[in-house]
Amino acid sequence: MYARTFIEYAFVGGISIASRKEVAILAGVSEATVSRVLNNVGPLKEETKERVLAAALKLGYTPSSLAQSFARRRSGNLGVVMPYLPKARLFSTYYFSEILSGIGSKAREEGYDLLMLFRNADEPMDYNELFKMRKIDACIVLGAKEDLGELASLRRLKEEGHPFCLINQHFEGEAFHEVDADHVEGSWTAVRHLLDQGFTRIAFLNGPASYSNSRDRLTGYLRALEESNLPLDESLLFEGNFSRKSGAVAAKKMLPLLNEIDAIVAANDRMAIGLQQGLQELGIPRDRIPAMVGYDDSDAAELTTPALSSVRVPFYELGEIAVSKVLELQGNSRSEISTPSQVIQIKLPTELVIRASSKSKKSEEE
Amino acid sequence: MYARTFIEYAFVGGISIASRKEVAILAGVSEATVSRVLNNVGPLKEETKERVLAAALKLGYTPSSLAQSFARRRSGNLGVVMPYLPKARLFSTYYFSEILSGIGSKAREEGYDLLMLFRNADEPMDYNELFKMRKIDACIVLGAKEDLGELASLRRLKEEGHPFCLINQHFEGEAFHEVDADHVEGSWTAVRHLLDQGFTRIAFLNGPASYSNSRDRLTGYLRALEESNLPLDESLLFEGNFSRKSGAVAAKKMLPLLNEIDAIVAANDRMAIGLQQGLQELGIPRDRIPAMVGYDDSDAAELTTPALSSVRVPFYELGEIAVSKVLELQGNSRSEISTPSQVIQIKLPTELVIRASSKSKKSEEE
DNA sequence: TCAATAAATGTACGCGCGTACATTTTCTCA
DNA sequence: TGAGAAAATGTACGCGCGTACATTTATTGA
Repeated sequence: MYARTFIEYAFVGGISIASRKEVAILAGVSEATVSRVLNNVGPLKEETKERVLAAALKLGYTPSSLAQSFARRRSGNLGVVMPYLPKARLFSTYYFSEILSGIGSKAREEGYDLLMLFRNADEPMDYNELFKMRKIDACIVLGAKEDLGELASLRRLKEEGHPFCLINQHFEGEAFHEVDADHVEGSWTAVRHLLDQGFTRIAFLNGPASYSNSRDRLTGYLRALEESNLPLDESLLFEGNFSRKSGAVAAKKMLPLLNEIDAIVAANDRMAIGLQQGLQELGIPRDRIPAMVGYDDSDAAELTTPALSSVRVPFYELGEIAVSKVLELQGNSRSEISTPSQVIQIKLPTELVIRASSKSKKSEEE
Repeated sequence: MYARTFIEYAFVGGISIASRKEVAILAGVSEATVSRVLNNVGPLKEETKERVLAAALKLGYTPSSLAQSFARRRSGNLGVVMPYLPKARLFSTYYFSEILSGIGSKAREEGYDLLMLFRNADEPMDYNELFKMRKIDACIVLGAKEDLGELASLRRLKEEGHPFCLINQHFEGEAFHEVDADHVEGSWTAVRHLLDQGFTRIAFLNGPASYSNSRDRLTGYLRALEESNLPLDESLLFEGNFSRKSGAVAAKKMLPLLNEIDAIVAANDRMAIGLQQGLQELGIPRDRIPAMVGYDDSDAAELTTPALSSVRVPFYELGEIAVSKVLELQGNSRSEISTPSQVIQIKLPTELVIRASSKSKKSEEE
């Protein structure tokens, strides 16, 4: 015997929860009408509306998201894939917390909830499963890199037509939706700034080449040199993994070349700071430490001595835009005439923030 | 006419999705058996199991989480409430990202998904609604503070018997489940350390008193002084809001008292750094800047010059433990004999990390 | 060998909502 | 005033799973 006798209550945590049925009875209408009122669907008599709303209020009725999602076949969740960072923080937390804030802000605005998904570094994540399970309606991928498993996962996602968007990563030759900052420009501006100060031997501490933004930065670096007719000196190119430690390691490598280097551009602030500290610890006097420009304009840039010039990246906005776009895709895909909407590839401008670390010695003395 | 003719497919993103029915047909069993196999319920013939699994694999069948949640009446989501930080970051992001990592790690281990919930600073959040809507099965609250609306919300949550747990906030007289670090001890240790170095005029830059951890830190500070028979000098007590800026503001306030102060304890690293920088900018020579101990042992502590001594807080572990505990509550509440399980109030130990900033001048010269 | 029992599977229905379609009520305008 | 149209509401069913209960099949033990 499954049928409820009359009005029976569902219990959660010891407290009764009213359901649509009870509201309908109290308001003296059908359940469908209750639904209509709450979803504001179809023509409704004003008086009915009020009666239903009053009944709902009185009973403390709130529709179950679970049931709604099920009936609508949409979870209402926006997935956010993050690299799983149990202890090691390869990325600056600044980076993620800013992007997340942007994502959270826009998602809430659009009525979506944020489901956090942590990707293990080793095993690539099966994004498709998440859609098949209906856990998420759309998804934003952070910190992706050019990895075979990753790429395969994303390709399948695209094949199956699931709406997703990458932030800060471009896959060459793959028409993925991507939102990024213009790192070619950002890097170019940083180098340009140093050149303008009279520096010509500019070293470059880049991130891993598996990230497209690293490659973009290199492009910007090369372009700026080229425009000034400066030759590329490959011995001035270094690579770290975005950690402060890797900056310190780079410092050691640079040591023998320090005479040849009068300025350095780093691919993020943490490495730049590692570099600063590393050189200091190696006994380089402060006035011999090359001019420096970091990248991200994180909090940390203002914490060091000297304060670090840095390329500001609009992380918050990246997050916001990614959400907008991916939810647009979501909406479109529901319409029958799903035009194979063109690929979204957005590049936001960066901005150089100049602080003490990149001043030429001359201007410093003034 | 709603009935499906025979096997029709559900479509998502243009790709067909197999359902339990098709698996059942292919395996030649009933739908119930498919469910049993997948959930490993009841006695099952090994051969049947294999047949079903093979069929599921062949069809690429994945149960819909949506339907599962609905049938089970549990979302499988763990809510994480965070203060909504659109642009302003009152808390160090370090704090949150560490806790979140811990929460994420444990939640995944327990098979729960993380649903992020942002609380507006102004309007208190109606946590109950989230449970009523069945969006979350349990919830962890970060960055709560002693605010009337907040307290009321939490009280209702408790009344209605929803499992939740606070991290880093204690409500006096309310039997909430709480996981925290021992800030009395942490603060005590910091002061003790400074006293041991021979400092006796120790200023204290605390956080807002609306956070219980601020009050705990004050207790630790007072206790340490008392134990050394040092009188409390109220003019040495300052308050900031955890931001670097507020540290700089405190620097200004301390300026006239600088002769009376030979060491400072701050309630977090950001304020300590603001203080360091503020004093420097006010023209205080480095060797006149008081010894300093920060709190949190964030990344930033290693970035400053001199490096900042700091009280390490096991944020990651706080997150992990909170999840364990809150999910235990969850489990218990389902059993009929829900013993009014005692209130969980855990305090994890802190650890002082000593760096250059707290060395006495004497030991510095060595 | 045959009941008594246990194992294995099938049948049937609810979870709480959205919504297509059917029905009733109200309005419009000749 | 009455028919036709529009508005308002009701009826009925599915969404895809979990699971209580019923039924069938295999095992056991005297």
